Amino acid sequence: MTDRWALAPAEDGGVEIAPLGPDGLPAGPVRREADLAEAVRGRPEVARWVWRSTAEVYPRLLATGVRVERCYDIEDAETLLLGHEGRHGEPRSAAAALARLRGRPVPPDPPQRSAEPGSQSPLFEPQAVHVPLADLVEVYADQQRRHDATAHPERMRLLTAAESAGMLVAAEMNRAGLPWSAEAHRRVLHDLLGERYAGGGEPRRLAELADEVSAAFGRRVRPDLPADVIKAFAQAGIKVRSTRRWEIESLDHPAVKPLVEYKKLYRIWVAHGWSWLQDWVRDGRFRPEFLAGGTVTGRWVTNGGGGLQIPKVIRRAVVADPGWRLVVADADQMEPRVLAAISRDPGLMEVAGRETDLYQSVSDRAFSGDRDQAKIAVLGAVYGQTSGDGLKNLAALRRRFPKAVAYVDDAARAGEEGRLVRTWLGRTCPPAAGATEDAAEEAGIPVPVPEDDPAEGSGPQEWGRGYASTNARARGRFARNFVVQGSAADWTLLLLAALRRTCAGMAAELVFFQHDEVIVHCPEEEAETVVAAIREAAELAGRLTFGETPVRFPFTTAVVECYADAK
DNA sequence: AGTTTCGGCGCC
DNA sequence: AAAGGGCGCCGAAACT
Repeated sequence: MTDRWALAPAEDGGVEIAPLGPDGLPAGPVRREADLAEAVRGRPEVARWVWRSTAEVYPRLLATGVRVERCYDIEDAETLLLGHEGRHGEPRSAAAALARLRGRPVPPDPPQRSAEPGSQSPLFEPQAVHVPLADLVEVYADQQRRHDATAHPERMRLLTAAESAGMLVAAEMNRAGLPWSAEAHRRVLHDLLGERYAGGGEPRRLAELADEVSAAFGRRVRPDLPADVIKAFAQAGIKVRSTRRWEIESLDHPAVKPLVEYKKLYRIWVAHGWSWLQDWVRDGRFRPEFLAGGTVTGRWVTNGGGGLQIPKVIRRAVVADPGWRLVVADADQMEPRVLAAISRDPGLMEVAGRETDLYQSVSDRAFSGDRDQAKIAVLGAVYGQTSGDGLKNLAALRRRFPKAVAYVDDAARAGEEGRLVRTWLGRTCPPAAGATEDAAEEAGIPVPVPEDDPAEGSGPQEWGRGYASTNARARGRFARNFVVQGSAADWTLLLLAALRRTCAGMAAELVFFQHDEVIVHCPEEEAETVVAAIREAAELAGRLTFGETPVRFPFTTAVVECYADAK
């Protein structure tokens, strides 16, 4: 942290740079240099580069083989700080932040550009407003002061630093791409779907299933049209509201089996079929455009190609280069472990202090060894289930782990009432639009909650007052989940940052990240080092994020040549 | 004709 | 009878 420099690409292709002092303001004159990459390459002693946007700068550095250890993304920090300040809707660009600082009219943010298949310049933002370096550092210095004004300044600094690190990881993963065997992919498609027919219509297997569905109904039915299917069932004397699988599956009708099979395969065909392969795989790599912090909870998203929704069967196509391996690592029961860490519930921390199956331990304590019940109860608590077995079991969970359940209940209540809710590090959940109006309306127009159920009598009132609108309760569920899912995202950022540092000295590359799962592509001889690095990174991230707690964050790891073999 | 929303389902 | 949070993507349907 001792040696920070600010950097701003100039509009003519050059770059402005300046060393920064402890206050975040320039410690020397702003210099102009002709070449962005050379300016960075020539200063390996710089510990952190401060810039407007990682997505603007870092792909250009990577393109010339230059990596940096750390950065600080001003616009990302602006987003997080505005959120913490309860100002979610305000423009987050550096230009807007500067305008606020100077008391000038605040420009709206430029529109987001969406990805195109095969794009070679991911996340390039040509429409961004240029801010000269001298102005940019003013915004930065102001942000440093705003960190101090947050509820937990140290955590907030960790959050902005961690998310900036995540943006470096994302840019590097975008460049590396996920190793993808088009041949293996085509093999899977052919096995599942059969031959393709000329003209781009349905492949053989789908056509056959469509015929079976039609035969079962006694007339031509297109199984990909919900309205047609609903009508066909109605004519057969069966009323269905939708054609969702869970609703169709239990029906007693000969069309059900081929219909369900059709929907499964149709999904593969349209979302990950031959045209997807054509659009998204180039030179043996699939490049989903990873976007760190793309959601309000801090989870990442990908832009293009459905990178975080690769169906299990299609993972057969993710194949390491010859002589290389994929280290596939999956965090075990991440969300309940995170809940233990943020709630500091003694019982849950003790359970989460073991590396063994957490749901089994919970069930031994509270559910007479019934693991499935325990899992449903825990997930119900985290997701805000309002009925069914999950709610019934919530009572048992609350008796054994009162602080943990109270933590998410409190978050839910805060969400209902339109108050701010934060992750452990300080990412803040935006109050939903209309929250204030709803709160006022609820005060005047009571809406009874559904009938009593067993969970209500056994602990504190889950929904606070006995009145809440549907909207308010939805906000409650959102907020309840936010504190867990978001704090988990906090932790994974620290994990990725630590793992990235280890990989920096090796040939190994991070190539995929999906919420609680990471894939490293590395030479076979590095694989065991990577496995150890993941375990160490997980524990380090746990300590850095949540402080000293007994909670452990074990991973299931597999060293494989093919992703599909990891589970 | 082009854009937005819906229904459904993939992943966590 | 409905029923748990977060996403993205596709084609069809609904709209301007």
